[in-house]
Amino acid sequence: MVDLGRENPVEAEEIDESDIVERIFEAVVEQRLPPGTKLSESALCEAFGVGRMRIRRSLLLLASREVVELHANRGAFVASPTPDQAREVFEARLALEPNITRLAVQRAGEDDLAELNRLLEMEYVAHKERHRHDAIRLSGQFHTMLAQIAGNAILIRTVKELVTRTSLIIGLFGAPGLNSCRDDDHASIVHAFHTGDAEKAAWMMTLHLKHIESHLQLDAKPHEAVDLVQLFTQKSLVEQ
Amino acid sequence: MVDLGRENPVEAEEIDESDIVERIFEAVVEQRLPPGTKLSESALCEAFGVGRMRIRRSLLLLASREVVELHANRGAFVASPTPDQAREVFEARLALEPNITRLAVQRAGEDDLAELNRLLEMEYVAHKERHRHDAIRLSGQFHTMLAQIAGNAILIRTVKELVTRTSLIIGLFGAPGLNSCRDDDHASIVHAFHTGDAEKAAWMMTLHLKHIESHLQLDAKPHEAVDLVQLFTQKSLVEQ
DNA sequence: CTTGACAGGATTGTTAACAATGCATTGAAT
DNA sequence: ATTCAATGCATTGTTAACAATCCTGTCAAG
Repeated sequence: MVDLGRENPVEAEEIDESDIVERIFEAVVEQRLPPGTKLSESALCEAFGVGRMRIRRSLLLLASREVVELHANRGAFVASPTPDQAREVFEARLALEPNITRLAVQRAGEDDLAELNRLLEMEYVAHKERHRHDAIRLSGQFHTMLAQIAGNAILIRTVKELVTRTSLIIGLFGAPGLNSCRDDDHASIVHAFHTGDAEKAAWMMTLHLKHIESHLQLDAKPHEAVDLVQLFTQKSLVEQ
Repeated sequence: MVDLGRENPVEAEEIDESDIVERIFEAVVEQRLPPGTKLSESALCEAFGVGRMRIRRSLLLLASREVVELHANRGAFVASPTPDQAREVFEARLALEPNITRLAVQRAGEDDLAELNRLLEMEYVAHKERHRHDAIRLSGQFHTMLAQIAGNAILIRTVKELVTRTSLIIGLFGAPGLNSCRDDDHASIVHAFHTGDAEKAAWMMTLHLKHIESHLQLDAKPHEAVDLVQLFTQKSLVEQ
């Protein structure tokens, strides 16, 4: 089971189901929960130390954001977006995020600019030191932060959902080397922030998103979760 | 209790919780469920003829779309958007719907154009004959249909949420006469569809949304559910 | 007459037992 | 040896009873 825990088991905190949803979102973003992963209720109960009800509610919320799929009588699985769904996600992102970027540039204060710089720096470091999970998470966090700077709860929520689903899409259809956004794109967007050029920032965001999408192989079959049984049976057939 | 029923009580159909969510969405859009209305579990169980579990799941989903508010140990209520939330809804709609309109124009086929005309006609009739609920519902349906023509499930879902919340906002902050969108705006958008002018359609949508927002009184206090006690005590004070 | 506290009832929140479904293993037959 | 069927187990889905909280109506005191 993937380690979802970060809390100190000694301190028995209150665990809201929002926390659970948030944590699973994070794990999916960081690609520590690949598409198709079974999310069994008992395992999650143990992992978060809560009752079954909280878990089921959390899974329902995650399903309503299409980050997990619920199959009747079979349980919850991390979503495996189809190529069509992938296209929809990028279409929605292209429709939203350039405008969010515009808003963010108009509303960014000094502290926001500093925060963007800090995030960019952390991205750079994580990338350089090959902390893959951190790099992916920070890369997604960049997009979320723009919505936060724009200061709109709806947009924040929507971007979080789309960024998370994008992680799943990259995991399934991304070229093996490509993990996340290139830092360069983010840097040029931040540069536009500092010059206060909203239009340029929005356009850079558009290019950035198209850039990511262009590196997907939506025609090819997705990278399925390796089915060990099938793997070995096929191997034996070859060896024969 | 507001009549949510439409099903034949004789025919015992399968009622999915998606249906329940959909029906409550519809009732809110039509302003048959005003902001602040208590949605008690027992009443909903009876209304839909399902167990408590289904109802609670439905309410959770509705809350995740911010159409109902869940207060711990007090139950579920139809949401009462604050002025800030109202601004957020319109900001999101302005960020999304012009782009959706563009996509829809590009992808609309003959049948889509016919369907738009039909909807426009129904809107006109409902408005003329003062079928207030129908008029509001059809007016919202227009916006949803554009997302459907664009053919993107994410956008459809988001627009539905935003349209529903807009109904709540208009109920709270709208000028007493203003019920919904003006047909004229929709007609001019459809006209742009027929000429295939995506840019114009998008811009018409922008104007349309700004037009609606400009007719709100977000500064004033919302039209609260009339508190009878307070009303009469104040009256008596004046009379003294 | 108003204000406060208390008790009763009603509603929501949680838990645990039960039912139902799917999955895996075993065994037998071709 | 492979395929199919049946049985047992594990997991999910549902129900019902229980616990906790809040609202209301009553009563007494100021």
